[in-house]
Amino acid sequence: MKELYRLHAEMCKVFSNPIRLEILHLLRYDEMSVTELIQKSGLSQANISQHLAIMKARDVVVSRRGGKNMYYRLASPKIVKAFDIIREALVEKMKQDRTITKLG
Amino acid sequence: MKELYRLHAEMCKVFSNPIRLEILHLLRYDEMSVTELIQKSGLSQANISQHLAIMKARDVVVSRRGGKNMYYRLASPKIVKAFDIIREALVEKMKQDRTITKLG
DNA sequence: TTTAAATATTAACATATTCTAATAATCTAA
DNA sequence: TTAGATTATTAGAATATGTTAATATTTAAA
Repeated sequence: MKELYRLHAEMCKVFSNPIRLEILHLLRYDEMSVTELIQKSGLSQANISQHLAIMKARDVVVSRRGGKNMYYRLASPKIVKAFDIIREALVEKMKQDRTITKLG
Repeated sequence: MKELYRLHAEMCKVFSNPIRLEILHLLRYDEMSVTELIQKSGLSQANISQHLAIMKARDVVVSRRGGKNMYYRLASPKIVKAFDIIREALVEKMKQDRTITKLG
């Protein structure tokens, strides 16, 4: 079904931005407030907030209020798994690239 | 390192298009010629060729010539793994959505 | 050494993404 | 109930992406 590919692609789009990947990595082990995310990433408030909204709309993260702050966390452990596997493929590819460079 | 997130995102961009996902799925078990890919997907030659070029540039697929045809295949088994895990996360999410719909 | 099949490339347009700056909304505590 | 802190939203410009149509390239076989 082509519809499934569309949804799959939509999901992958979430992971196709470096800022969103950085946020996901920061949320890897535990939830974090928006303020903390801003501090740890050094990015603008609006920017972080927009990316969180995108990820929330795609159900990649969920949020809860805690006092003045909003806390975000990953919606599923599968997210971490996917993150890691693609990172592995990337590292594998970089190793190959280096080997080719040495040979060439 | 922010650079790694950029590369990681670049890699994910490859998976963020339904046509490319369809192609990757067709190549899942074995290599395939461009002609076959065109036939099985029903998409235009130029379109398929462009998407293959994108995936080749990112080292997600590799190609070889065989007679008149170019045969494409996945560069690494990790690709299939990543594909599957994200698909699983998607299915998981859809199940949740249905449960929520039933409840609400 | 032409011809036809197979594939790649290019240009041009439409659409989608992303960022910044400004403003709005929401909550807590005084 | 108002002030300040926290987060969300919007608009607009810049950039990236995807599609179609046309053309170019490459190869095998006649």
